Amino acid sequence: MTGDGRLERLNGMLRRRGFLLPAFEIHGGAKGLYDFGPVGGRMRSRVNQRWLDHWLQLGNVVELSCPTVTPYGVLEASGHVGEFSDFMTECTTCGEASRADTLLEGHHANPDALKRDELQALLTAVNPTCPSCNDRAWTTITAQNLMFNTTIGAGDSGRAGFLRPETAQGMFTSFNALHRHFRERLPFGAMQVGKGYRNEIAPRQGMIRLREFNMAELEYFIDPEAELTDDLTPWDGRPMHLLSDMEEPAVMTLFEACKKELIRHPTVARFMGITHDFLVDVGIDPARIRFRQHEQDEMAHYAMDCWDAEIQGSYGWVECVGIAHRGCYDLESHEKATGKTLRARREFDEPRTTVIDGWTINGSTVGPTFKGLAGQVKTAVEALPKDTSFPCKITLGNDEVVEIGQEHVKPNQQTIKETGEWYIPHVIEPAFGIDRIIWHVIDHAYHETEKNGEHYTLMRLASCIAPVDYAVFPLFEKDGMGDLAWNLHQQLCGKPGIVSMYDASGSIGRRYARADEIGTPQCLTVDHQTLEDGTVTVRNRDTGEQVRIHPDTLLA
RNA sequence: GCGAGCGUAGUGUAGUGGUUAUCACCGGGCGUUGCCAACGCCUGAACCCGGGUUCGAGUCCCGGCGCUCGCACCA
Repeated sequence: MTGDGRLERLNGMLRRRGFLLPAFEIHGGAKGLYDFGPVGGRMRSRVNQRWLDHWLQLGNVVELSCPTVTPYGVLEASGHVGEFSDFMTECTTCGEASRADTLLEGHHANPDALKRDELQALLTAVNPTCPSCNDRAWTTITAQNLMFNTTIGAGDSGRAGFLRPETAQGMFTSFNALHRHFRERLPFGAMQVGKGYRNEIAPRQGMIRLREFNMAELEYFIDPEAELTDDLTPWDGRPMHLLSDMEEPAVMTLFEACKKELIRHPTVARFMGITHDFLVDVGIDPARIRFRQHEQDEMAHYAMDCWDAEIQGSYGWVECVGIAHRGCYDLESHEKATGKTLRARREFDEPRTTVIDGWTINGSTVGPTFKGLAGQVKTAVEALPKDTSFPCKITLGNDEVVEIGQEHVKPNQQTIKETGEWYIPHVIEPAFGIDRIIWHVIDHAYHETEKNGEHYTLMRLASCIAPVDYAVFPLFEKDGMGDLAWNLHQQLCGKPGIVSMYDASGSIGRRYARADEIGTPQCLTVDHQTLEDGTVTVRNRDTGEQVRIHPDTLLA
């Protein structure tokens, strides 16, 4: 943290110049909600686009856009309803609210995992003392959900739902469409930039903890048994700062980290490299990036391994990207909840033949004899060795013992040929907090210097994400310079992807200063010479150097 | 959610119950100026919201909202 007021001055500038502003401020504001203003809005969309372009380079990923309004069942299946709720109870004597599971620690191995009814029953049975006033008078527990509740549809026909806490689930539920799109060939990925919502109990620290935030996620589906071909050589020359859960902080290449099994999957390592490239590309200082591995107990409910990219800024080290190996958790969960198949097929090198030579049931006798148990009898009989002699007693799956006679069984001999198998793909997920990244881009780009003995601030933003590409100034708005400058400005704005800003107010120095403050890489000034030969001066933000060019070279 | 502190123009601020709320930067207009926050004149803009105490509240009290910090929480 900087104690010299830099953060305050930076925040003031961001508000003044229209990067970031508290949302709905004239109504008193709303915690954890921010506007990207007239300058920040453009920057946000450029970072989003840059992110998409960056991952599209993989060549086997597509972009999706799924709804933010999500039915209850989807997030119940994904585990969010369970994991994202805290059950609260209030002491009727002193009014102190407590988490029910916290009160019951020591009375159950893992109270956090209990369902609402179970937790209520345990609370009633134990009736713990209030940590605040030592009384024992608790209200009925209520679910305090970190997801925003909503109702899809009106009145009694309305269906419970939530605003999504991550973009991922829509991509999992679309798996079959993706699988078809990619001609049923893995690996492939789906990605999405969009809003996510978490009803944080206490949003803090500006852009770091938001209730509505911009996220960008890629779900990359892989065959867990396929040979791994991830190439880590592009990062051989760039050792990364790694904090693993095993060892002391280390600086080593991704290749080395994989070899030492600090990083447990090479695709995770490759995505760490790609993530690093992205962060540097949009202007994060590489010296202030590190990767930290999650401890086993802090891992999300779905993850097998997880590395956060952390960026150092005014709030210390902040996790801005999570790269998680989610295993088959998500697809399997949605399969279980829906009964639908979310699988890919893996062909065997050689067809596999299985020879079955044993017993099966004679349906016409087992059915009438065992009635409802017939299914379990079938399973048990088919597990019997071929040399079994009947009658014999067998134990069913429910521990019941039944006697099977010769009349209940018949020989089962068949050869089954399988050319492949269906499996649940595994998922590697890089998940980016775009707001946090934008915050750190700004934080790292913001420079306070002195110019002619006065304070001077400028943003050294990467030109690929700068909110304004060119600022166009007439030296004076007279002798036709104003018209020429305005024309140039309009022509520049006509170029796809280019934003120009026209500014004719104040002295030329003041206009340069304004452009520098929002990180405009180049300023074009129309002056008297422009009237003669059409050239303009181009002034570089970081060096202040000026060269004369003909604007056609920019408009080509 | 608990506790403490805070909330005045776009930004940063002054203001300890009493005229028309201070100052600077800032924004806009005009003039001047031949390229780095120049100058002159003019001008714009605020007491977070609601209630109370008081003859009178930016100032004191209560509640709400927001901000900061600590605790708690946190993929």
